[in-house]
Amino acid sequence: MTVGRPQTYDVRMTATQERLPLSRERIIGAAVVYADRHGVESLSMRRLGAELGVEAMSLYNHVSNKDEILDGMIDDVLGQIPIPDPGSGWRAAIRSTATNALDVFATHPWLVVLLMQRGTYGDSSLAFMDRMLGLLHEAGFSAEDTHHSWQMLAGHVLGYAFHHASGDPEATDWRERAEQLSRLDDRFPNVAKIVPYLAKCDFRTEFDFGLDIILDGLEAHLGRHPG
Amino acid sequence: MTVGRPQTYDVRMTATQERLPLSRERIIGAAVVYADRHGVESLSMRRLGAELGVEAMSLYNHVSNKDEILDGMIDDVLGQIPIPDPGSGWRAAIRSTATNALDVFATHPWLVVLLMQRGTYGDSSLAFMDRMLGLLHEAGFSAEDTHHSWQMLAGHVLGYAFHHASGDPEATDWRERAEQLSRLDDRFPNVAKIVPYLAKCDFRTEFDFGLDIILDGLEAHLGRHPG
DNA sequence: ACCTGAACACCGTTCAAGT
DNA sequence: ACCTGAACACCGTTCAAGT
Repeated sequence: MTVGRPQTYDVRMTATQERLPLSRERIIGAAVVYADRHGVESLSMRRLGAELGVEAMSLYNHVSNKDEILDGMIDDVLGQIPIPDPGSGWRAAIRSTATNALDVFATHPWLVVLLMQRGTYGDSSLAFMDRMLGLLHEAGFSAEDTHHSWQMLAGHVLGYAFHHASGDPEATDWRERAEQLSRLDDRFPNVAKIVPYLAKCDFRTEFDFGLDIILDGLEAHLGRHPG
Repeated sequence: MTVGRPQTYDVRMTATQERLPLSRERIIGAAVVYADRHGVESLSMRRLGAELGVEAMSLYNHVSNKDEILDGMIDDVLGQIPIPDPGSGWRAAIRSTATNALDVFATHPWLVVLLMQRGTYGDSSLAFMDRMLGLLHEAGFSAEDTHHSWQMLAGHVLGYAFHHASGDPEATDWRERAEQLSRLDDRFPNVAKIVPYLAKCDFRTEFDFGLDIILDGLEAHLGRHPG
C-alpha cells in the first residue's frame, strides 16, 4: 500500500500519486480480482469504485455499463486459455484444452455464473469455440458431428465447472459437506455409501474419467462415420 | 380471474373473496409461475407480493427469507422428475431419467441458475441423487465408479441445461443467433460452417447423441470393471 | 394472527455541477 | 476531459403500528 509513496506530507499529492489514471482495462482487471476474492454477486459499481479509490460514478467515464464490465471480465479470463497445438493429434489437443479450460473455471468460479447470465456468444467465447470446431473438423468429423462433439465437450466442461462453482463460496468445503451428508445415512443411504469417495476423490480425476469416456466415444464414432 | 366472483358491489368483499389465504405453498407456487414467465432475475419480494395481491412484507409471515422461497422453488420442480423404473434395466432407467431431468430444466430455465446460486445439496437434490446412485450401484458399479458415473451424467445434464438457459431469456432465439453468427464468416469461419446445423438441429437430439456415448462408455467400463 | 407503512442500508444509473 | 454529489427508481429486510 505504502510502497513507492513519495516523501511529502501533502495528502493530495500522495493520493494522486497512488491513483493511476482510470481506464477500461484497469477497471475490468480490478473487477476480476474483486470477483476472485469476494465473488461476483457482491461486485457492485460502488464497491469496485472504492477498490480503485474512486467514486462509483467515475467508472461510467470509461465503461458504459456494468454489463460491459462483466463481458470484459469474461473476455479477459477466456483469453487466458492456451491455444491448442494441433500437431500432436486432435485427441491430445482437445484433451489438454478441456483441462486448461477447467483450470480457468476453477480459478475463476464466477466465470460460469457470468457465462450463464451473459450468454456464451461473446467474442472470446466464439473465438475459443471456433478454434475447437476447427480442430474437430480437421480431425475428420462431419460438420454435423463436429457440432455434436463440441456440444458434448462443452457440456462436460460446463457441467463440471458448474458443479465446482455451485453453492456459495463462503460455505463449507468438500470434507465438511461430506460430514454433513454422512449424518443422513437413513434418508439417503446411497449418498452415504459414496461419501468416503467424495471426500478423498480429486475433482480433476473425476473430470478426466468422464473426458476419456467421451473421447473414446467420439473416436469410435469417427471411425464408423468418417467425414 | 372473475370466475366465482360473488354478486356484490362491495369492493372489499370481492377483494377478500379473490384472495385466498397466503401460505408457504401458495407463495412458492406463485414464485415458480412468475419465474417461468419473467425469469428469476426479476423476481423480487415486492413483485411477488403484487402478484399475490398483497404487500411484499406480508410474505415474511409465511416464509423467513427470499432464500427460503428460492429453495422451495428448487424442491418444487425437482420433485416433479419421475422416479425411474429399475425393472427395465439400469441403462433404460438412467436414460429416461436423464431425459426427464432435461425436460424439467427446459421448462424451468431458472432452475439451473438457482441450483448454481443455492448449491446442489438441498433435500430434493439429494433425494434425486440418491435414487440415481442406487440405480447405478445395483447395476454393478463399484462405489467409486458409481460416483464417477453419477458425476458424468449430472455433468452432461447440467451442461446442456446450462447451455439452454444461458443468455437472457428475452434475447434472440436460435435462428436469429445463427443469422448474427453467419455474418461473422471471416472472423469465425468454423463457427460459420456449422451454423446451418445449429439452426436445424434439435436441442434434444444433441443431448441424446452425447448421452448414448456416455452410456456406451459406462457400459463398457462396467464390463471391464464389474463391482 | 395476519397485514401494512415507513424506514434502513443497499443497488444501477442519470445528470447537472464542479475542476 | 475527467470526477463528483445528489437524486431516481429499485432491492431485501426490520419493526412498530394497525386490524
